[in-house]
Amino acid sequence: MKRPSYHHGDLANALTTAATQLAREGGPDAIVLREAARQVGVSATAAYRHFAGHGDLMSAVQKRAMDELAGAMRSALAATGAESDPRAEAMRRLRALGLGYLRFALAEPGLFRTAFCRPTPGMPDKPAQDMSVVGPYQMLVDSIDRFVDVGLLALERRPWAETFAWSSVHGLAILLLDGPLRHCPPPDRDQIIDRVLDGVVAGLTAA
Amino acid sequence: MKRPSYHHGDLANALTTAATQLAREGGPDAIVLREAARQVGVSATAAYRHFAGHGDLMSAVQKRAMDELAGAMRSALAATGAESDPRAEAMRRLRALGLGYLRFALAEPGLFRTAFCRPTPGMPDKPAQDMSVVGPYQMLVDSIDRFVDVGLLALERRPWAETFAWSSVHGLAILLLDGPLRHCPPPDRDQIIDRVLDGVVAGLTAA
DNA sequence: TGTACATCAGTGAACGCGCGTTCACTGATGTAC
DNA sequence: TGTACATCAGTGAACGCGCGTTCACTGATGTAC
Repeated sequence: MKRPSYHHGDLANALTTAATQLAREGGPDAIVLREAARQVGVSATAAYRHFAGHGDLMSAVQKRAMDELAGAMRSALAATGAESDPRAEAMRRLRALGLGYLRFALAEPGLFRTAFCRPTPGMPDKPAQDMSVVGPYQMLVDSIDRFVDVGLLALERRPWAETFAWSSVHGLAILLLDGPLRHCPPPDRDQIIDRVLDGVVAGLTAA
Repeated sequence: MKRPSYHHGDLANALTTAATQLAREGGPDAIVLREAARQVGVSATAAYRHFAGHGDLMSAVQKRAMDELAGAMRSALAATGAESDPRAEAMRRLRALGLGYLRFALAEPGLFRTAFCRPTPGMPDKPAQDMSVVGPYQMLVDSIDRFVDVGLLALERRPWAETFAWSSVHGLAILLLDGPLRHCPPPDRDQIIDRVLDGVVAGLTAA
């Protein structure tokens, strides 16, 4: 744990990584500046050279969490082969995105909660627009656009369609994680996920 | 603030009411046993005669919050007149329930969050089955049953249909309250709510 | 109707907790000449 | 190639906070006889 030099060299990153690990294990409330510093082997005060304070560290972790979620969605997209029929392909993509989203929520509840926790004082209240990667939202929007392109969704039903899809999937994630579906056995869970994705697709493509 | 007698007479209730007010104003984290006692004009220790501890008080507040939510949904149901066409009536009821749910979430964010906050240590982890009133979930289930009765929903698509509806509406509530739709201007918000309810109905009734 | 006594429902002081943050500081690094 | 000096990146001690909870207690109430 000894640093070769008095200076760390990459402390901001190391602290963010440690804090992300805390969030992974215990959610946003587990992001404790002192603990992150402790794990990196540095005094708590040192963190203040790189972060404005606790909220700043949290928002760095939040960004990481969001990136991981986006990665999970991308993986899910790549996990199944493309359909030749463009309509089937549009549906496949939307479902894959939703499945990736839900799988991430279930596999990494701490990070998922952190990605969507509301800003505490000291955190920027504005959505981070400078995300290095294409975020979950943009991926969803693109996939809904495709529904329009292939004629599965009429243009007059396009507005807020992504919000409907997002609400359904996000809501299910919350119900499964924190809500009354918390103790749902995995087989039921899989059925539910399927049913909700069915509902979303049906709700979008309905005449 | 003087009590007529040394004994309060209804302290459990008074504490729950005070704590509910705290939750109303600041969400579940604002439920502070000491503060509730302070407001009732009683020592913090006195609370331990009526509650096992902080978690027990919280779960009493949670029950109240859930009851208020159920009441809001019932009101929304009564706020519009019944349709003569049974199918239209089934849809009207489901939409009213969803609207009531969302309006409550927006009007009472603190209570809404409390109703669905996950159990902290000291709170019963099991869903409270002994609710005095018919809960939001049962109201939703009944309204979906009606969809089947009037032929809007095929029996083979019945399983988990309420979970789909619930996910969509609950997810929207979360996104509007804590999520990226947090700063959505009210006109947009109303459109979104309409769009999501449309999506739910369409998703349920799709062939 | 009194009275002894058990039980109930309060009190106030105290503890331990661990956090975020500030302070005055010092050792390490980089740069101008 | 040295050297003076500014700046950068750490340190350790300390503070204040307010919570939930426990303790030993006392005043109020109800009940058996």
